[in-house]
Amino acid sequence: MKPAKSLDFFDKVYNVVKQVPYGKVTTYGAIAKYLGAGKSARIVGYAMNASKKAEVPAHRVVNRNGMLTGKHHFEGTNLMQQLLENEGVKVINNQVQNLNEVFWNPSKALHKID
DNA sequence: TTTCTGACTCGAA
DNA sequence: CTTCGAGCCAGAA
Repeated sequence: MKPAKSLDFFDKVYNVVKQVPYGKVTTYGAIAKYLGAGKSARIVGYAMNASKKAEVPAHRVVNRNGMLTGKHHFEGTNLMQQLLENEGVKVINNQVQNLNEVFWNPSKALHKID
C-alpha cells in the first residue's frame, strides 16, 4: 500500500509560486528552503520546467542572483523579461536589478502547506 | 532496470 | 576576484 503523500514536491512548488504577489519575484532556493528541501533548488527549477502544464507564473521565479536563468525556456527571446518589466520589475540583461526590493520570501510570507 | 541531464546553490581553492 | 565539485530529486531513453 502506498502512503500517498498529500502533495508531491512539484505540487508544493506550484502552490508556492502561484501565491507570488504581482510585481514580486522569488528564487528557487527560497522555495526549496521553504519546502524543507534546502539544497534541492534544482528540483524547483526542474518543477518549473514541468509547470508548463500548470498555471504557474514561472517568470516570477529567478535564481538567487536575480538572473533569468529560465528565460530560455519561454517563448521568444525576452518574453520572461517583458513579463517581469510589465509587473514593474526592473530587468536588465536577463537580470533583476532591484531584486532586494521585489524579492518575495515564501518562508516569511506563508505558513506551512501541509 | 540503469544512466544521464537539468529553469540551482554553496563551499572551497 | 574567478572557477570547480558535490548534493539534491524527478523524468526520459
